Amino acid sequence: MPELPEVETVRRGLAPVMEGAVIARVEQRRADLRFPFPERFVERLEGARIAALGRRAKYLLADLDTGETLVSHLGMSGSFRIELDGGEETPGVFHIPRGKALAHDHVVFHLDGPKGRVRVTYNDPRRFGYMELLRREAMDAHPYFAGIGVEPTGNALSPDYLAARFRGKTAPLKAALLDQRIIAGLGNIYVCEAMWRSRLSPEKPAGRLVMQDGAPAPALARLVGDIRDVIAEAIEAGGSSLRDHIRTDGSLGYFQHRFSVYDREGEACTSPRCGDTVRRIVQGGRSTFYCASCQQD
DNA sequence: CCTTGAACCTGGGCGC
DNA sequence: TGCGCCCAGGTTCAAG
Repeated sequence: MPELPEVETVRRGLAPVMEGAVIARVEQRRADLRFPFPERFVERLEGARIAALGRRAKYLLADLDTGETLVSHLGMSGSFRIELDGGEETPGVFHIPRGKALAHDHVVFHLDGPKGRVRVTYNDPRRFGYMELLRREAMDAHPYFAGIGVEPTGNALSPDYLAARFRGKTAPLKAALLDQRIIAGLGNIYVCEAMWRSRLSPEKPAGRLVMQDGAPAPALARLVGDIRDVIAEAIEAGGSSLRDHIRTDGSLGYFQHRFSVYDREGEACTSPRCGDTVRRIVQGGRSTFYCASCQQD
């Protein structure tokens, strides 16, 4: 389910119950997700206090007072849900009374925190997600984070930055935008949406958005603005919910109602007076949705 | 370095 | 109802 806006939505949902909480008990229901769990996973977590819940790209980061950080990636189908064990109803936290175990619940964190006793359950049907425990000072050097690109929400994403990274690239723009080594956090949905907003062809070689002297073509300034906007709007909307519920309280994000092209094959392009139809092509084994009339740059 | 394609895994939807 | 196929928000690895 998750690109950056969905992961950020999860982070915001979990933070009120996780920050400041002590991990009283962990139920690890299988030996692996996409990868094996780290050695002594349960032992290293139990008794630890969660200082802060952060995010880098599509990774959730729970900083522990043990000096380690619990890193989790939701893959394609991972989700967290919160269940309160009695205690008071908390504004902003959905109360799921008697949580019964669901298929594909793989890890249950029993927390003792500011909102009372809470269970945070990780569910992941496809098991493309993974968890890791890293010492904070070693995180940047870990393969998950070394060489990862800039956040699409920050100032580091600029036309000049993209020009430097795109220069000489023959790969299609779509592939370059999905490349986590360049921008970390974009996925298939928001890449399609950003390219449509910028009126850029997904098949255009990325290097052709760079001038001879290495300066960014004007389209890159547009693209940077549109990436920022679409990500910010999606976060604001609580992310997109396609096939699954993604929010920790069981409610749905609603950005999917604002898709211009993603998953809209055959529907009318929403650009005023366009009249064309959204098409789907396959690039690098993944669907690209776009409007061939609007996206010719 | 680059690119493509397959692999990982389960489930939902659709056509027959 | 059932079966087979295609598709899915991601990443990694092998091969050309």
